[in-house]
Amino acid sequence: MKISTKGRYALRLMLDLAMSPGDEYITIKSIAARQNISDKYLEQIITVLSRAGYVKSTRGAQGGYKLAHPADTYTVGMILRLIEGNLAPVACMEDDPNQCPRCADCVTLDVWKQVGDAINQVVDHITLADLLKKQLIRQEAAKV
Amino acid sequence: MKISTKGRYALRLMLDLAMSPGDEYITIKSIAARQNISDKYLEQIITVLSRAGYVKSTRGAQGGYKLAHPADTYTVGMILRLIEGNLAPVACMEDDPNQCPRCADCVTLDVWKQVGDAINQVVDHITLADLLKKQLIRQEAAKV
DNA sequence: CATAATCATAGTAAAATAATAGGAAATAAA
DNA sequence: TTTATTTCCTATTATTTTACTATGATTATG
Repeated sequence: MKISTKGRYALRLMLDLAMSPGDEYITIKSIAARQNISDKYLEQIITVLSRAGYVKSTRGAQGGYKLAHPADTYTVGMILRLIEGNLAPVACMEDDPNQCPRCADCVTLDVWKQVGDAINQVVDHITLADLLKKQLIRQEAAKV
Repeated sequence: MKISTKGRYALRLMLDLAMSPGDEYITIKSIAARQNISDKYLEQIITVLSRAGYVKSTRGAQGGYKLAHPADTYTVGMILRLIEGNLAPVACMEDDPNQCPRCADCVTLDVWKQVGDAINQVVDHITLADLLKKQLIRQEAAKV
């Protein structure tokens, strides 16, 4: 019942991009250094974000990545679902809801549905902008 | 981000015991047959439940297991945490909260805390008795 | 004493996780 | 135009976790 490193890294990666003040492109390398994550691993993750149109990229020198849209248009749920797949706590809730023959009379499934709803409720109501704001406040506090 | 089969089986196992009308001991074999789960695998799971005092057992012929306490004293959360371990969605929330040097200024940790709280809120407010009741109602409905 | 059951421990195949590795293609600066 | 930088693309690999399976000892009943 754990979020994988990919999901966690993806969120930190997106927040790192959001933290960048200007409009310039940020390199994977610099993100990796700040976040202390393997750059090659981050590359895999950002490829998915890029293909989904969550980030823009340019290659070559001075190249890198930046957010494709304003930070308040990304929810944590969007990012996690893209990287982790469905956040449902059991497989029989995904895709075809009838894949398990017990589904109809499975009261434990109700539990998993409630858990899934609770998770989504949280992650779909936190945006990157929320995290950014909180991060900036915390940094200010740390300076004093 | 999935509950493992162990957690899911444990819940079905406990519900199966709760469903048993009398006070007699139920064999692993019969639970396994009803739930369509490997009996040797169930044995591993019930051992944990037994050591934790969640179920009582007797060996030998006519032996088996039964709930140690009334169904309304077990929450889904108790059972899942026993079998799955901590339901926190990231490891850095468990045990020593200071194991990650970023914890202090990690805003993504706040996300995981909220997710964890939401999960616990759900599973700690559903008891075995709730599931039992729902199951019985559903079975009645199916008969008609 | 035979049978039926839990108890205890070990082994194992498959999948998922968490990376690494190597190089091609594109872009900017020298 | 060359060189350095950086994304893009694909493959490989080590480790861990998951989900069982196997074997046999121990205990209780009839």
